[in-house]
Amino acid sequence: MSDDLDIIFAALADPTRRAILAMLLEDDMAVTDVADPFEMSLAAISKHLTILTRAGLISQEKRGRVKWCKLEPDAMRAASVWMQGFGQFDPVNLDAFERFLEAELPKGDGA
Amino acid sequence: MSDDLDIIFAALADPTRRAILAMLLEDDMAVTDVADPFEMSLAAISKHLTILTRAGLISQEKRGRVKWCKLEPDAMRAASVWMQGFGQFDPVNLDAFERFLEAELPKGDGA
DNA sequence: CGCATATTCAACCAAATGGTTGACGATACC
DNA sequence: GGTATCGTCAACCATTTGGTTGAATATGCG
Repeated sequence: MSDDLDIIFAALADPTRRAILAMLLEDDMAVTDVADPFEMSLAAISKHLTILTRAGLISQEKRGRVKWCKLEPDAMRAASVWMQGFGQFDPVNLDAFERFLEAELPKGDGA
Repeated sequence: MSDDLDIIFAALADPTRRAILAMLLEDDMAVTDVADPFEMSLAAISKHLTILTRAGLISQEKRGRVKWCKLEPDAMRAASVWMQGFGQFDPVNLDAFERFLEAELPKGDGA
């Protein structure tokens, strides 16, 4: 569906959201912890997480009063498949990917 | 660079623009011809093409009074590489891709 | 119970987005 | 030169987006 791709690509078009996805690549996280490295309100991060969830890029599960965020890599497949058609890419270029990851990590976070 | 991905993903987040890319996959086209199947003004399509150009997804070359639009698949590589890191996708699923292409073609275009 | 923590909701705001129309510049054609 | 075609520009408009703050809800803790 065209609409799915709309929402997925739109979700990926924001650097904060991509940084969140990169963080979740390492481990599941609570909303508060996701928000921690960013210089913006918790409410703003909460909105970003909603957008990522509606795009299917993450899922959120509430355990107790903590809502855990989990990467859902499947949702990216539709977008990935769509893109693959536009060129003969290196199937996976992990090296370049890692450089992107670094660039994506929230600034000012020393670790 | 984070900024590049911003612009690329934002460009891909619009169904009209994805449809344009799909059209250009078949052949280079003049702006007027790109606009033809869409039910929106030429100016609107011109704006979309500018956005695609600034994202590096297409290039435009003026020959005479006709401006030719050409797909530039390389620009998608950065985005593709970024995405590949988020799962072990089928490297290329051409079958699913073709179904997407059909879904992406402008509606109401009988031909 | 009473307080702290985790998260969202609601109202608001500035800026960006996607569209329109009409005028305009540049090129081609006769 | 005059006219038609190709494409963009400028001004405008409605909607969406990404952020804020303050109040509200829900859970856990002593």
